[in-house]
Amino acid sequence: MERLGPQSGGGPLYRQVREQLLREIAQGRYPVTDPLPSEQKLAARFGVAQGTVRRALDELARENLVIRHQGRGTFVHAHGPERDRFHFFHLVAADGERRLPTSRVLSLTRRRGSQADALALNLAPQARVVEIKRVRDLMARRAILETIAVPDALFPDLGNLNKAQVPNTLYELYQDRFGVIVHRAVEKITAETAGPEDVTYLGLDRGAPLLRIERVAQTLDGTPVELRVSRCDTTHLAYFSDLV
Amino acid sequence: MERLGPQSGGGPLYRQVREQLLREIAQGRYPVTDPLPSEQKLAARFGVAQGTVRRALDELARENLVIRHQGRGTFVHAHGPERDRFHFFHLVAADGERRLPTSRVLSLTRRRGSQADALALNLAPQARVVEIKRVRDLMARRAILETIAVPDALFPDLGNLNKAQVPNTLYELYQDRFGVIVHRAVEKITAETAGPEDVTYLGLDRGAPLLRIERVAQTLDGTPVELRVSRCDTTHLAYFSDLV
DNA sequence: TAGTGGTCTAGACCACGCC
DNA sequence: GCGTGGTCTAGACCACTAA
Repeated sequence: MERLGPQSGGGPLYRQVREQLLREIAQGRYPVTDPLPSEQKLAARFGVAQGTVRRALDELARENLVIRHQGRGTFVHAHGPERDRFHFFHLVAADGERRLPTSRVLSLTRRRGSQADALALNLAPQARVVEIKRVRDLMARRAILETIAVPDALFPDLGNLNKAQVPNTLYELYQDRFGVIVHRAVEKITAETAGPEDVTYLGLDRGAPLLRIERVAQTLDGTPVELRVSRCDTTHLAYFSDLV
Repeated sequence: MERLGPQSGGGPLYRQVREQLLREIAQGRYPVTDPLPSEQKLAARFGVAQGTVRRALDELARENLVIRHQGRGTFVHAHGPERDRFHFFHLVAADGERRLPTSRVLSLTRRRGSQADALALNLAPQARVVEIKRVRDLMARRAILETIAVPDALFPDLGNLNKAQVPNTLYELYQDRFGVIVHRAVEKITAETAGPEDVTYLGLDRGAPLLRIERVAQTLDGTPVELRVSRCDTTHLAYFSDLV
């Protein structure tokens, strides 16, 4: 049995267990392919009752950090088309149906980060980033012009990829190829008018209104790992938000 | 002791208890001012263990339907400035700070519902609605032009109110005066260009881009009770969305 | 001081996945 | 058949609120 460290704080036991497991998950101690130790094992290790471990794991499951399968075990929650589609993609067709967009990469380059990049990604000035530009279609209509910047340091070799090698669901790539798991994203949405690029790639009229979505994605320890600016033609789309 | 009815479905006990309590809350059986029966009492009434009731109540608390206070009891979760501000108001200043807007009511009228009203509010064609128009300021700047439609049938006398009697936080009014508790809201956000009204009331240039937020608010049994269209100048604002 | 919810334990039995 | 998580019980003790 292992004591819960003083860094666990003096709160309830189930919270200390939760924090400890969180640290271990953030360290990448549990690959997404195989299960965490069972409740029994963890309970023995921490010297608490199984119900206390259960409560900690249930909280982590509610926060989408782990996923539990009866009969199989508890796993670190991985990205896949399903999760990306329903959790991180909030644009819906006018009829309310959710569909996954397709993507065409326009460019993939390595460059020095702009001031905005450095601010959002918490980088040193002039630090290198990899930039991906792409157009996304929804229901066979050009709908989104996207500019993505990620720190070069976190994603070695991403800048060397071929345009055709960039998959549609980027968070799967971050996870499977670089071990970076996006857990949370914060979006700020404003209205703008179409500029030259929007005219070219989205087929909008100059001055047409469009939705600007600025997203910063973070790992579960709060490190920002991606700045994504999406410019959307909302003639046939809407951004969807559910306030419960 | 009271049996859980067959309408409770055959699922886990804690879910049946949850559903039963949900029905009773939706019926308005528990005024927001005084507590639900204690866990002990509910356990005795349903013939289950206290832990089972606790689990049901914890779920309801997580869904913001009830709020629990150690030493006092469990209450139906009511609206107030705090909740409205942080839960249902998603516009933030450019600096990221959340501030509550002020409001000036332009008009309060009773009229026949439009087709859009009838669709969103699930009303018969031509059914009466009360319409409130107002301008909202954020940081002493005109920022939002809002048109609100609610079914006249659900809010008797609302149409007779004086403009000055309409409070800033409407959901508090709905709750305290009409017993309608807004539990959930669904928003669809698009970009548009400023029309004559926006020019007049928001001081925008004709053709300037603005954010259109269309919100349908529901009670906890899913009845839509309000259609609200907000047109926002996002020069100094952004709509904020947190994807966890 | 009595009553409420909050934490924690210990153990039973069930449902599911895999070998 | 075994090990996993899911449900349910029973009871102890603590922290907080109100009278």
